[in-house]
Amino acid sequence: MFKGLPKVLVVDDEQDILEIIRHSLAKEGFEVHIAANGAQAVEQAKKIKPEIIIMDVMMPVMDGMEACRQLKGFPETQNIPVIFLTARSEEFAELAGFEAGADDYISKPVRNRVLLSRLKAILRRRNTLSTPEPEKYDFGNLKIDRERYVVEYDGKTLQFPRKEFELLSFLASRPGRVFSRDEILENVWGNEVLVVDRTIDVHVRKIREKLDDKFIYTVKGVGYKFES
Amino acid sequence: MFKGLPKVLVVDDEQDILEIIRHSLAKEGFEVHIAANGAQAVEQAKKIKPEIIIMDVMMPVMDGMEACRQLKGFPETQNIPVIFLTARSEEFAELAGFEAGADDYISKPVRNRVLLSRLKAILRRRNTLSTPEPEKYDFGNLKIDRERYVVEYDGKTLQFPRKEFELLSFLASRPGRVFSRDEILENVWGNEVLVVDRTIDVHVRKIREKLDDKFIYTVKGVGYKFES
DNA sequence: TTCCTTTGTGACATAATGTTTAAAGGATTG
DNA sequence: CAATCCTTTAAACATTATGTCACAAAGGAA
Repeated sequence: MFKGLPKVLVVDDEQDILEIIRHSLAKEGFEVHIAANGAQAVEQAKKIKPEIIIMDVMMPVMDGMEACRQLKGFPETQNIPVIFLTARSEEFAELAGFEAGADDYISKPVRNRVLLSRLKAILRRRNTLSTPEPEKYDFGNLKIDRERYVVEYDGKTLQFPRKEFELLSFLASRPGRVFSRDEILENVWGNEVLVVDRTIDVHVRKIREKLDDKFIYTVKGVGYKFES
Repeated sequence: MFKGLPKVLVVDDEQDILEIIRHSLAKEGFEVHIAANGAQAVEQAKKIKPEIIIMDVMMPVMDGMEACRQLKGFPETQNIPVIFLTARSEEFAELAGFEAGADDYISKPVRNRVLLSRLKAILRRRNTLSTPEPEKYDFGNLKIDRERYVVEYDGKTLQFPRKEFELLSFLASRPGRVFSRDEILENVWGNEVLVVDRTIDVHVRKIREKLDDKFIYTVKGVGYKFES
């Protein structure tokens, strides 16, 4: 877990882009630092130890590739994930950015949503390594094992498809509590929801089928809840 | 929590787009207001105090940028989130927009799902900040659990239909206090609903049936009250 | 008491909501 | 790259909740 706001270092020689990214990340609760070229980036990175670096590939003085290589060479910066910004997506493969140690890349023009979600994904990945969440729910004849991604019901071990598993385990994370379809969409499908809420009903049906209509109950006009 | 439907102000000079958005938002349960240019938007916003504003950037008379700047200047409107619609995800528009105080932007053509999910995300963010409601009322042999949406009476757990549950829990939120039918309609049904007030009587009767005529009492000529 | 207003009741229509099935399109896997 | 399994949508179907009515009952005021 971070102390205070997570720090991000944004590196680009174009002032406009720098500003856009800075602004939107700041609003999302990051502490944003900036650099205009690779050399500055390396220098900054050593000093402020950001949790993550977002860097343009094409820059004067020292390009992103070279900066990334250098960062991976210093012990104090080598574990900081780097996201590359490239003009087009094809470019990246040719330039072999992964060999330079990049963790991800995003092609321009940058959409804030995309950037943010990648960013959060990477940070989350790091966090979960050191933040073990409750990995197993036990309701007697029903056990939900988040680590192994399986459901045990009446002694039998069932392999649920991903969405069904996540839906069930979300509802089960707070037994009794009624969740509206909107809440479910936001938590199981994610922020950028592009799914009709009827979809939930279908998944619920499938889960019920497997669990003999137990555990998931409808509260008409409100939503669904889990109860054992 | 809102009384009635959340209000949205949609601003666009193109009649078609206005209509499309209005229609789909109305269907999702928003009270939709419209304006055709920035000047109207500012005027409307002050008057109706919408929970959120969706505004085209390019408009005659006063463009979205300028309107947004003005809105952020007035104390009564400065906290209303603004979502911009841009013709393309032009970086310039995006940058300038954020500086003008926009909270988000969406590039045309607008997909209803995207619009809706952003909208809800923003509203939810605001709501959860200011909604620390009590989730459980306890009156001895009667407990009302708003989180689970159930009523426990004499040890038995009862599933109330939504309106009945909300009516009971509204009355129970201030035991002893008499509420007129108008007050009840406003709080349980919402401002804009047109329902005959005798409807309340019918619901009261159903609740009494389930609770053995206890808890809800008539104050003739005035209204109803809850007492344990 | 008698009249008049307000509230309670049961039945009913229909609006709202949830369930189920089928099928198309995507993603994944061998 | 074919086969399979997921995910999502749409549409038909089923169910329940909600609102309205007509009339009965209760309560007050003259």
